[in-house]
Amino acid sequence: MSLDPHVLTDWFADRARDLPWRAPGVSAWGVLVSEIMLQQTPVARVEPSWHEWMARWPTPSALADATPADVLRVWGKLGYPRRALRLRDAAAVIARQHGDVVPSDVDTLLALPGIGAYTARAVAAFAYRKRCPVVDTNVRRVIARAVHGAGDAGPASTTRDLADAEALLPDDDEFAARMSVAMMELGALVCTARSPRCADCPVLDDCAWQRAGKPAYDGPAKPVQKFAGTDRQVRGLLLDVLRDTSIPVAKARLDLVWSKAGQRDRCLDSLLVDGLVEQTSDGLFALPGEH
DNA sequence: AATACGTGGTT
DNA sequence: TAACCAAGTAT
Repeated sequence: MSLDPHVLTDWFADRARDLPWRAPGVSAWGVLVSEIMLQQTPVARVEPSWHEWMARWPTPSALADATPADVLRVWGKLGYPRRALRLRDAAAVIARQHGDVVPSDVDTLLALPGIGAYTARAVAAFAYRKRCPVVDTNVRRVIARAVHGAGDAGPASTTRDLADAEALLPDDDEFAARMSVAMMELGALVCTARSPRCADCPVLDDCAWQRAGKPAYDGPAKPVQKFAGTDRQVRGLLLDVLRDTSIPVAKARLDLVWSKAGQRDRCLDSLLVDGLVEQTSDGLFALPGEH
């Protein structure tokens, strides 16, 4: 038998972090904002931004009315700024087509920009207390170890991963929703990637990985994420200049951030294509929507 | 199915 | 210090 929902949810009740988007009374919009911000960005960096964001844009329609420039400035250095634009686009759809209410239906959520398999189900489960499998990197790792006895999760496969998680959920909606957060929290706090704290694990006795003698991960090597010298770094440097000024800047100013002209120009072009940068009528550059 | 997409903390 | 890691999504 593996992963008793009661054991997990009891552990969660006892040990879970006190995160602001989990507080009682937080709106589905608040949950959605947190989920988007948490995509590839650590909790510690999200917390302050989430508070600022919710104070400024407490509803989808409020965000939809903001300029992309303001949205990108408040997003700041959370990373992957296209998320901020997509969240604003999603907010516009929610405001206009869903009566300013974040949808609770997974397929409706999936149709919104920036919302994929994980986020749609996270909103359904955490905001609307539904029984639906929520699979993020933490859950994948917990299941790989506790259920499959592997050292770590292999490459993601949405269909298989969802089925694995679904099989573990209890029937009751609220109970299943609590089990879903509990698995995520276990992966975040105990069953961590580098040095799992197995001594503190509530399901140690049910863990297939433990039983198998904690074999090392033997799947395909995970691709290494380079950053230094990549277009991602250059785009970040470019955007950093524009976030910092309310006045459009000349290209000569942007040219200062990176010495390789070809790469610099390619990155600026891609930012324009992505709608993260706008060129004014007089040929200057700025964040979109305020000139 | 691979790859691009930011940023910063930890080991 | 370089590599790894962090509540993924879109193409």
